[in-house]
Amino acid sequence: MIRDAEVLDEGFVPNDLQHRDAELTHLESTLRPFADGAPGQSIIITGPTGAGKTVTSKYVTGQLTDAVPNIQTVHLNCWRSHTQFRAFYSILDELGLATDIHRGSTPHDELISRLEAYDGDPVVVILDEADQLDSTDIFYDLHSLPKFAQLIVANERDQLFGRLNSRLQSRLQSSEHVPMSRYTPEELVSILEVRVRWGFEEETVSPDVIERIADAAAGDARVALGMLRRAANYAIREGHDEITFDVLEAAMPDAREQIRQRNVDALNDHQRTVFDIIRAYGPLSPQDIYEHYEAKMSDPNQLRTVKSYLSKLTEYRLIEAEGSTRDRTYRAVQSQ
DNA sequence: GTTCCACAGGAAAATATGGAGG
DNA sequence: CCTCCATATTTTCCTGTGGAAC
Repeated sequence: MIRDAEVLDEGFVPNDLQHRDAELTHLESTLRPFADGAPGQSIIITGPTGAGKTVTSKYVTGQLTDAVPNIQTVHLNCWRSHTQFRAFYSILDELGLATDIHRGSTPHDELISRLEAYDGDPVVVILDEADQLDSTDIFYDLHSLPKFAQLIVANERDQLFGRLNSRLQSRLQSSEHVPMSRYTPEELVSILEVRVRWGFEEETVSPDVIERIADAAAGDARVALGMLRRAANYAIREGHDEITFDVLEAAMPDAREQIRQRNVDALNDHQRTVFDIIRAYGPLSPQDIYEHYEAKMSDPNQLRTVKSYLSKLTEYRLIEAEGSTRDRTYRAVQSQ
């Protein structure tokens, strides 16, 4: 059933990265001068888990290396190398400068001065899961070294900045910030489709299974791919030769309801009111929805805003639209 | 057909929000 | 406390579309 398990692996970087065009362009244009010899800068990439931060970082450095061969990339998983020593050591190690360094017998300063003395090709350092670092000094050191550019990958910018001392804050304040948001279910569907096409034999994963996984993953590509992997393993173990709805159901019970609840919890008062109205009064036109909403709220927003809510609710599959233009109505997606 | 109208959704301006620094 | 700044949300203005009424 599985043709190429690699494409389902965490850390797999596809040839064609989907849905991150704007972020890629931003990163490329920021790193381009560095590749051409300008001093390195710091770039901060933030976003929730599974939003594609790591894969985008790897992709952009891959592209850069293709275009400018004499540039190096070091990918550092800060969760694994969370102490300052290990982080510096890993970087030196990747650069082949750590052969005679031994833990315990080599002082910190020696590591730093080696980095300072480094005069080879420019290096892009990806500090993945940077919020895991015990010490933020590494940001400071890399920021001040012209031969190094750093991609600081973290969950939240504010949380990251909260840990920095003020001097470092003001230095990094001006660096480029690339925020990423979670994928929409549609985006996840197309990501999964490509992986399925490469990873599985034909006709082993049906479209509605993909849709269901995308739905349940709540914008987290890592979770989505994990579910697909889990369902595949389950199918193999149980002797099925394709992943059907039932197989998926058995491999991940009640995932959908949890995610649904999480989505509902994330709504603000206005959005929830709109959702409640649709749930209570069944299929309604936008105009009718707005009239209910206007009557119910003491500080109603404009129709255009409510229409944005409708898009958002649809995006997260809490409601569905039927009809294209004048005949369009919305109704709640029943939660089975 | 043709016209009309409610719709979707983009772009940009306006406004609210939240944190940093004075 | 206020001001500045970045970001997020909302409003305003708008274009294009297709079903409905004529």
